[in-house]
Order: sequence, then C-alpha cells, then structure tokens
Amino acid sequence: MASDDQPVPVFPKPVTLRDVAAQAGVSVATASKALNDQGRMTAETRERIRETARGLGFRPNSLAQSLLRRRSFTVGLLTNDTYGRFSLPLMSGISDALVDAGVSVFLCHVEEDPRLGQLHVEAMLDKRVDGIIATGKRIDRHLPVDLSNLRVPVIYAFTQPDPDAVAFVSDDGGGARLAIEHFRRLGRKRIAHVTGPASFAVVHERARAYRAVLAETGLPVIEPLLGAWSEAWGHEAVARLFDGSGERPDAVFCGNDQIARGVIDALRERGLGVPDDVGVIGFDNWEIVAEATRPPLTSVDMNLAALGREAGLTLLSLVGGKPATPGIRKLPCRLVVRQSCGRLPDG
Amino acid sequence: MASDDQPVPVFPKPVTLRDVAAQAGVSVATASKALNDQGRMTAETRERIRETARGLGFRPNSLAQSLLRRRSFTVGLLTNDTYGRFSLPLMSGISDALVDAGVSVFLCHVEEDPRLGQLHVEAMLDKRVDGIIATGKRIDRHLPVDLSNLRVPVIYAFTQPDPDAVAFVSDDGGGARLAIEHFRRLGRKRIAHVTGPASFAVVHERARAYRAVLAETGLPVIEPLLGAWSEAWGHEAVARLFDGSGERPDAVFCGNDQIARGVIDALRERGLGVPDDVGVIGFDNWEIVAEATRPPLTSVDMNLAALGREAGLTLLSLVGGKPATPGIRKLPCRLVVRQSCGRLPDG
DNA sequence: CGATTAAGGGAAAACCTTTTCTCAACTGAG
DNA sequence: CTCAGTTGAGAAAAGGTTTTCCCTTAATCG
Repeated sequence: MASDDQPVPVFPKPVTLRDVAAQAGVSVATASKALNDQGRMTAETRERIRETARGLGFRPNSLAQSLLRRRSFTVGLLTNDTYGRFSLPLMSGISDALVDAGVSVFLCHVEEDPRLGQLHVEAMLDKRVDGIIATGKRIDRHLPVDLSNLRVPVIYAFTQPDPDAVAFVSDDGGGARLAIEHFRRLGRKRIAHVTGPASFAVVHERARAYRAVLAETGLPVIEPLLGAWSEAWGHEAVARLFDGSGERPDAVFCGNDQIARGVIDALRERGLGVPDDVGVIGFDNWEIVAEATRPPLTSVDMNLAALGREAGLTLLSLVGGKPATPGIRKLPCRLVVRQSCGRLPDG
Repeated sequence: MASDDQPVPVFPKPVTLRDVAAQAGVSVATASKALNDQGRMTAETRERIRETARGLGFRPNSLAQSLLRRRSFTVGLLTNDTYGRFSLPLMSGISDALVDAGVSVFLCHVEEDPRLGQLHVEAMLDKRVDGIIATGKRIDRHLPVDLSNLRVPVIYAFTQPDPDAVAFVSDDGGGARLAIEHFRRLGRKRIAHVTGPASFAVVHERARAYRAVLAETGLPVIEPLLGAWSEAWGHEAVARLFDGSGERPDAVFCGNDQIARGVIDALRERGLGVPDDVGVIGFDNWEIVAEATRPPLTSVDMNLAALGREAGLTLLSLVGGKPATPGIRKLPCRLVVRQSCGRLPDG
C-alpha cells in the first residue's frame, strides 16, 4: 500500500480522428475530409464534424501525416557555434520564414567530433527532416560533417559550402566598405584596420575592401593589423598604432566588437577620447557588447536574421521541388550607428 | 528545351524494410526481427539479413517507429532566452543526458508573444514529443506559455515552475556563499555586494546569503546595492561605494559578470588595482566575458550543463512512467577562480 | 513408425491519417 | 417510368515498422 499513495500522473490518451468520427457518427474518411475542406458533403455534416473535433480537442497526429506525405515539416539546423552568437539570430530568421509554412526548426549542435556529428545528421535523416541548413562559427570554416550526397536538400548559411551547394553569406567586403565610407564622410583622414587572424578568408576580404575604398578616395592606407578576435589583441594593436613616431590614426575599423572594445579601452588609457580624438567602428553588432561599450559602439551588422530568412525560404522552395542554382549568394550588411564613430561637426 | 537543361537534383528513394526483406528473400516480419534481435531464426539467416541491410544502407524510418511506439524519442526545449546564454549550455547538458537513450532535443524559441508561444507548444505536441523542458532567462521568471495540464511530462529548468511541477534551479544562495567565503579566506575585510534589480528573487536570495556569511564571520555588512544587470550599473555602483568618506571596500561581489566588468573598469579609472587593492568576483561565469576581462574574472558558475543533464535524466524517467516528486531541486554552484579576486599572500 | 515438441519463418493487425475509388440514393429530363 | 448525371458518404489502400499469433517443417522420443 505504501507504494500506492504516490499519485502517478496519468496522461490522457490523445484523441484520434477515429474518436471524432465515432462521436460524430461518420466514417474516418468523412471526418478527415470535413476537417481538411476536401471531398463533398453537406455543409451541415461538415460543420457538425468540425464542432465535434473542437469539442474533443482533436489535433491530428503529425507523425501519421508525415508518414503519409513523406515529409516531416521539420528542418534541421546544424551548427557548431557553442555560444549561439551567430546561430541563434540565424535560427530566429529561419523560424520566421518557415512558421507560415507550418515547418519547425530542429537545432542540432555538433561538437568538433566528426563521428558524433555524423550521428546527429543520421538521426535527423531518420526523422525525415525535409532539409538541412548548415551553419558555423565563421563564414569560411567547414562544419566537421560531410553533407554532400544527402537524401535531402542542404543549404549553407554563414559557413563554407560544399561545391555545387547553395549558400548564403554576408557580404563582408561590402560591410567593410560601409564602415570606411562612413568614416570618410565624417571627415576622418587616417583610418586604421585592426582585425582577426590571417587564416580567415573574411579577414582578407575586408582588408581588400578597406584598401580599395581608401585608394578610391585618396586617403592613406595603413597596413592592416592582423591578430586575434579578442579584446586583448585590440588593446595590443593600439599600442602598435599609437606608439610609433609617425602620424596617428583618427579612426579604427575593427574586425569584431570585442577587438573594438579592447581598442576603446586602450585609447582611454592613453587619454585619447572616443569618438572625439579617434573614431571606432566594430563588426558583428553583437548587441550585448556593442551597447555596453562606452561610448556605445557603432558596428557593422551582418543581418543574420535576414540571412536566415532567405536560407529558409530557399530551402522551402528546394523542398517543393523547384531547383535552385548552386553558388554563393552574398547578402548586404548594414551599419548600425551608435556613438563611437563620431558625427558630422555640423550634424 | 531551355527549361530542360537545369538539372533538377533528384533525391534517391529511401530504402525500406520491405526492400531489405525482398532482397534477402524473407518477409518484412523476419527482417524486422533480425535487425532488432527479436524472434527466433538461425544465426545464419539473421546475419544474412543484416548484411543485406548494411549493403542497402537501410535506416529505419523513425516516423513509422514513433507512430507505432507512440513515442517520438524527441523532447522539446522551450526557451525565451534570445541570446542563448543560459539555454545553450543547458541544452548541451540535456543532449548529453539523452543521446544515450537515442533521444534528440528540439530547441524552440518562444518570443514574448503568448499566442505564438502556445502555437509552438501545440506544434511540439502534435509532433508527439515525449516531454518538454522549459527554461527562461532567469530563475524567477515565468515563460509566457501555459504548460500545466499538458499531455506530456514537463520539467522546468532555470525558470519559475508551475506549482506541483518538477524543477531544477541553481543554488544561488550557495553560490553567493562560495564567493563571500572565498574572499574571507583571502583575508578581505570589507566586502561589498553590487547586484541586479529588486524585482528578481535571486537578488534577494544572494543578498541574504551575503549577509549571513558576513554575520557568521563578524565582518561588517555593507548594504547591498541593487540596480541593473549592466556594466553601466557596475560603473555607477563603484562611484557610490568609493566616493563617500567612509572606509572603502576591499572586495566586491557582483550579481553578474557584466556588472563585474563595469566595476573593474571603474576601479581602474580611479587608479585602484584589481586584485591588489580591490578583489572582484562575478556571477554566471559567462566565459566569453569573464576571460576577456582584465584581469580575468573569478566568477560563480551555475553549472548549467549539469543542471541540464539532471533535467534530462529526470524527464526521461518521467517518460518511462516513474513518478517524480514535485518540487524545486537546487543544484550547487561552483567558483571558477581566475585572477580578479587575488590570492593568498603566502600562496 | 507415429506422435509430440521445438524451431524457423510468415501473415496480419496495429499505429493514425489521407486519398482514391466505389456505391447507393436521389434529382431532373425525356 | 427510365436513364443519365449528380450528390453524399463509406471502404480500402497507402505510408513503414513492430509484434502477436499461427503454420509448416524438422527433430526427438517412445
């Protein structure tokens, strides 16, 4: 008896179409058609069945539907971005694009272990996901998983695609251009660039844009400083830029917001004011950092949610059988202006 | 013709158990039993069927299995934590606990809109998730969704549970105790506490622990400063603590890592060294912040992955039919010692 | 050698929904 | 009154797997 007084929560049996049909006094076929606006029957019958379904709280079993339609109305989002800094905004955009089609998103975090990753992919395929979106920590890094020759369409977003795949990435060169041109419009003359390690493709792409804009406008190019994606590197880079005897920068374009943060801290320690003496622009627009910086950081936003939306819509049309031409599509960045870059004297 | 040269990628038909059976020359029933180690047959037959399945690359259709077993081997993780700062570590712990049971996790982000949230929950139920784990931004905040009386078991992790539910939260009081006692062991005499807004239950819980430890050890209590969860507030709080004429703190225990960061910056601006003049300990151990702080921040870690693991295991046993006594279970925090708190003089 | 038992394997139902096909009844026209 | 055509609704198959029950054959025992 002692083991009996623990109330075992009993979960009610889900109500099936059969139950609805029985209660309404029709066959399951008719019930199904009534609820899906299919087939022919009197408006009265249709309404009666619907009313019964509502009353019973009937919800169709997606599993059964999926089995029949050979689609699960689910897509998998594969990522190895531990902190979700890039994958969560992306996911939010994807969900956004898919929710109207009744499709949900399955976030699947794959560690660096390729075996475990492959396992997760298999699990998704077994669950008959309609498609997979792959994303990573950085645009030019591969996921530790092989996604070629899968049974479902694959889209790459913000990560290095396989050849012949469809991919969406941000236009980092354009983003850099945005930042530098903004500095130029504000009248900055000596614009430096502090960025991440040479092993990242985007580092070179942005540096190219940096040089190009400066060349176009006749401003001097300061050799970009390549280092790490960290605050500490931003700090150190300021020492390199400002310790020399040469003319000093009046603006720094940084490869990410953490570097920018380190730059700003270092400038303050040197008694240089931001934005009055030196303007600073970051990259990523990681709000939680950009807004906490003093002064709040102007930063290039990669529009990850929009990227996710595009990826989602494209995947959807791929699932629908419409072919998509493979290749990399670049989506524009936008500049989020806060206070670290300064403003026009007359503004 | 022009529309014909676009190669439409054709995805191979998945191979079914029927295919395996046909190729092996047995019935589907036998094939199924062979692959699942059920039924009786010669070892030779079993092996032959397995070999055929391997050769064909057969993978059972989870949808069909789930339909039959009335379980999807999927659990939903519901969150409204936009940046994933808390939900991702949690999810990683949950996945960890469930992967051995072959269960995957469905991350579902519900915005503040309750209607959309309810919609997502319905979608998960329709997909026949085995259970749901709810989590939020902060321990004492409700999700904008009603999860009572669902058809599946629900576990709350790091969010305010419904009454009679099973919940796991971190022991914030214990975490505070850890920090203060560490300061005391290091010989700090005047320990201040700068924390978040009064509207959070954990703020009071930690403040209680703060007072308790100080009272136990005979150290003076400085009235905790309640403000916001931001760097700016940490900055401002330093002004309040150090501008007065009274004796100054030699240690500050902060409500989160961002506050700690603001505190450290403000101290540096005042010419006070961390940890030599003032020790600082944060809360959350958000590595990306804690490690970037100069000096690297000692912080209380809430062990979210462990929390997730516990939640996952408990949900699993609930799904298995074993009852769990409702109530809130607190899991211990741990102190991650870096350099901002100082060390023993003789250490 | 006949009868019993065990072993090996198959048929069919079940899970739940959708869809096509079929069928009965009824309408209106000739 | 008969026939074509329409309307309303049900039967059945399909989707892929698991499991129970049954049947056949071979082996064992008396």
